[in-house]
Amino acid sequence: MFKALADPTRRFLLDLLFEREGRTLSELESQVDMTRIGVMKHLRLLEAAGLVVTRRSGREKLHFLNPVPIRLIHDRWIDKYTARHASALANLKTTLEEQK
Amino acid sequence: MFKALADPTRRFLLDLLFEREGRTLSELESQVDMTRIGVMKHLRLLEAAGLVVTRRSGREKLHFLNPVPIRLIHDRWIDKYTARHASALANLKTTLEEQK
DNA sequence: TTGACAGGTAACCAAATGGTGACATATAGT
DNA sequence: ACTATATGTCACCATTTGGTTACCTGTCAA
Repeated sequence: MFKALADPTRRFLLDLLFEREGRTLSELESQVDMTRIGVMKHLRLLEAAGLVVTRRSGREKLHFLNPVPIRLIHDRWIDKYTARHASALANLKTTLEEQK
Repeated sequence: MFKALADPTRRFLLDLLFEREGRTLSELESQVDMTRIGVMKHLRLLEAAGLVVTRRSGREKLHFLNPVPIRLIHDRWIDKYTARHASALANLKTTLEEQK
C-alpha cells in the first residue's frame, strides 16, 4: 500500500485517474513514456493495493480511483503524526533548552 | 519521501521514535531484528527524506521525528484525494447506473 | 592511556523492482 | 469470416534495495 504509492509513475497514474476516471489501459499508456506492459504492471499493483478498482466493458478495462485506502492512510498514519506535531516540537525545544 | 515510508522497518522505526524521541542508533537497533548497519541505512534514508532529524551528543547520535514532511504529504496528497472521496463514489455510481 | 563502547565506511550479496519483447486471447466492426 | 484493437501472460534483463561482514574512527571512563 505504501509501496504502491512509492513509485512516481504510479502516483502519476493516480493523478491521471484523479483528473478523469474510467480510463482504459491504452489511454493511460498513451500518457506515459512506457510500454503498455509496464503500465499494466503498475496498474495491477495499484489494484492489488486497493487504490484502483476496475471494471471490464467489452474488450476494454476501465480504471477508477478507490479513495477508501487513502482515507485509511490518512486516519491511521498521518493524523497520528500530525497530531503529535506541536508536542514533538515542544519536546525537542525543551530538550535543547535543558542542555544549554 | 514516499519511498522512505514504503518499508515496514522504516515505519517501525518511526513508530519507535513516535513513542519516545531522542533515541540512539544502538537503542533503535536493539528493538529490531537486524544488524546495526541495516538500521543505520534505514535511518540515513529517513533522514535524507527529512522524516527524521538528528543531533550528535558526545559519541551518541540522537534521533527525532520531523513532523513537517508528513504534514506536507497530508496537505499535498491526502487531502486532494479524500476531498474527491464523495464525488468519486457518486460518479462511479452514476456511471454504473447509466449502463444499466 | 587503554579498553570498551557508539557510530561510520566499504565491499559485497540475494532478492525485489521496473522495465522490455514475443506471443496469446478476446471482442468490435465491416 | 476476417481483421484490427484491447488486454493478458511469459520469460527475460538491468538496476535498486535491504541486508550482511569486516574494518575504521571517535569518545567516555577507569
